[in-house]
Amino acid sequence: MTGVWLRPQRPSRSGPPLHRDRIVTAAVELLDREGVGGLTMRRLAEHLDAGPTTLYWHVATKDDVVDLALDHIFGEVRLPDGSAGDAGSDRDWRVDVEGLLLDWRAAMLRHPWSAALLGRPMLGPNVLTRTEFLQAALQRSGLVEPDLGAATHALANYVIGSAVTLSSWQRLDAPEPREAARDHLATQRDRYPTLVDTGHLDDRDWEDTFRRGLTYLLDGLPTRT
Amino acid sequence: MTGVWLRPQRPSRSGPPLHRDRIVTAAVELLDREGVGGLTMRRLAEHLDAGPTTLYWHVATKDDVVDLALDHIFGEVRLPDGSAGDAGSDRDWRVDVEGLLLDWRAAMLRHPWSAALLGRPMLGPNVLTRTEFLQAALQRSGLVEPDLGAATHALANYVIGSAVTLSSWQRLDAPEPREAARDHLATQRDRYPTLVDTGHLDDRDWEDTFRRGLTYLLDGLPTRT
DNA sequence: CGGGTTCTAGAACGCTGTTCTAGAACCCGA
DNA sequence: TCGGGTTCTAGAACAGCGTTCTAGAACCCG
Repeated sequence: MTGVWLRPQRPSRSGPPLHRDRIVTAAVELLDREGVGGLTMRRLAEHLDAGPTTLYWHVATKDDVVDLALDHIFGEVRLPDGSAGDAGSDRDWRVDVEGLLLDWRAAMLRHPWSAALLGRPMLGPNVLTRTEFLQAALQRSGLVEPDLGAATHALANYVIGSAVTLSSWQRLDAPEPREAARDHLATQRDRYPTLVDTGHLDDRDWEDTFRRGLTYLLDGLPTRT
Repeated sequence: MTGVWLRPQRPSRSGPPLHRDRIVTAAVELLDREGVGGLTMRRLAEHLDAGPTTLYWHVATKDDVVDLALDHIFGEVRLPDGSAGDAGSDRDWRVDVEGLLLDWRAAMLRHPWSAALLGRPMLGPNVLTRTEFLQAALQRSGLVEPDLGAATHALANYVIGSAVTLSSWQRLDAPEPREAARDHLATQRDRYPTLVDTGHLDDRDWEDTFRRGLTYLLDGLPTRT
């Protein structure tokens, strides 16, 4: 019930023409091309030259497909090289953390639908591997519980929140509605003086904004270095 | 196109039995009681003793209802008292920020569906008012652009990410699947040593965790105080 | 070659958001 | 008091959705 991850993969014989990997790849393609609304069991099947019902042999429900697709794209997040395992390593933890999180954010923005589908527990292997890496790096910084766990969650949540906010804003795909929103805000300068004066809805360097926030967070961690 | 906020409210004559406010209230009730899947135009109409199609006179699309419902619950977020407007005030900006964000998080957790529906631009008046308050408080701390905007976004995104993560995890409403997930993780101690050892999926004091993260972030801000 | 598992697929169910169309209810000026 | 135009309600219908049921192909192995 908790997701695909706890259920066993269907045992296959040799090379069934339709297996999970193909399904996931096709699902991601569909999502990338047409957005959340474009992912339909029927269209996904069609895209795989199969009948719609066939999918249900390999997958229990549409949510499974979504879970798999989500975890799939997190596989794109590069783990800064060097084995994450050796906790005694003297690699710069901060460089590792920043690299991981910047890449995490980039992956989500490359697949903007991911932000909209995030409201489900992420327990896939790719996500867990990245989280493990993150927490291991933070441990190297000297953090201990309960700050270690809190820092892990804080950083992960910061990335997730940033991606959700930004890609929902960008999903207004045409610049036109963005401008409309901006104009509308500018109208109400008496109500939102600070927001209007600092151009809260204006385009800005989002990557720089993200980096700054990340810096604040890392600077504030009670590390031992 | 960008949402309800830019379109004018339907001009009404005196007291039409079905107006936006009633619709929004009913929608929130429905969402609270039955979750995201429980909100249906038909059920919403039924709940209002109206025909399903009647709704479409007051609202252009279901997304409108969602946008309105979302902004509605953010109206529950208390603005720490004292007018936010006077930038010269010597109120403790940090107390204000912490109060606002804790309440923001609480409102989202009170309505867990909000996290799942967040993947849309939030431009409603309640959200904007809270954001304005947040940024005004940060301005009092001495922050200036570009750090001011970056801090605003960082804090808002942190809250959003935290709420999304936590309520998606809690949405596995029975403890049973949570335990299953934990057990499954414990199995793979070789793969995720740090996560397993720190009990990454175990229950923890989430409010405390959130507060810590908030502290790190605030501590790291390049304020002038 | 035969039998059981693995895999595919068509038809159908109940549900969804939304539109079309028609008509009721109401306000206001004559 | 009436008439007409606006405001509001609603039934029927459309295309599409996720999913299940059922039947039958395709394949592996003894």
